[in-house]
Amino acid sequence: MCRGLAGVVGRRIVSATLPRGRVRPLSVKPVASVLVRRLEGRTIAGLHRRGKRVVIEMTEAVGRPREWLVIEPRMTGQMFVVDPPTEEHVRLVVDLAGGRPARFLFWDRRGLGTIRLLDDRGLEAACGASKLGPDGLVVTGDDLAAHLGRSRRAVKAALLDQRAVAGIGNIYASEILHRVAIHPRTMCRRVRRADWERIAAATRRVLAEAVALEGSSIGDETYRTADSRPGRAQQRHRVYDREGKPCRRCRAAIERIVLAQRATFFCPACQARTNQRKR
DNA sequence: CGTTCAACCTGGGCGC
DNA sequence: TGCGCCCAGGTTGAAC
Repeated sequence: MCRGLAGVVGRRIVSATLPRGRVRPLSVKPVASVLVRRLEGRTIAGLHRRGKRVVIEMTEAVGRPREWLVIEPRMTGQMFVVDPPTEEHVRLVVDLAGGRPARFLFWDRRGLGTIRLLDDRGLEAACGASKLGPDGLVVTGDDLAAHLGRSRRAVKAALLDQRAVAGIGNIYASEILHRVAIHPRTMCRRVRRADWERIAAATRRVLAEAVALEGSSIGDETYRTADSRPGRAQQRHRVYDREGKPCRRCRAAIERIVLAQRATFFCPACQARTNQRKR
């Protein structure tokens, strides 16, 4: 998402619009009228990412400190610099002065995403270390072992805990554990020290590959790049959404279970539970 | 401390 | 074709 928005850096915001009635009050801070007023006339100083959130840095302005436009896409939120799939699910439009792209927008079919304009303190409170752990692209075995090593939680559920490691979603949690042949229900405290290292390495690799392939697009109105192209990472999924299909490593049928209320996919042969008992 | 459930939403798919 | 259910890439808070 952030890569697709690269062209917005250094640009001045001519106007911002939150189409009436299209955003849940609870999902926007401050209230729409104030948010819009604070964005207009500002210049975009930088583009960042904190875990799964897009963070757009605003320069200081008269009477305003540096601020951060934080967009949390959740399930169906997407950023576009071209026309979105539908008009009715557009939640935020930001028009930019001269140049391309002429605008960017936040589109969200289900409307679960959030839009916030925060000062430095607000950013720290919302995206600081108390809320988000080390980023998945750079997480280490030490990070994971320190945060999860004594936990009784199932390792797959734990990888989705953004305070432990930021940026792993439900697709990639299953993919990561398949890479390291660990059963998703394995209790964290049963994971060996060396295996945390392998999980961290797989996390970095799986996420980096997914970014390189521009994300996972499963179905029609699912994730698209900012210029509306589907990603290609789904072609490389080894287990996610492959229930009953042969494991690409051993040909056993991929299984689907529900773990901590989320669909979880794994290979019952490669990821047998007996593989990771401590002794 | 951890799990489960509900809630926030829309829409596609499927069984009947 | 229409209805009722289940499902979906996420997060949060209450109840237990």
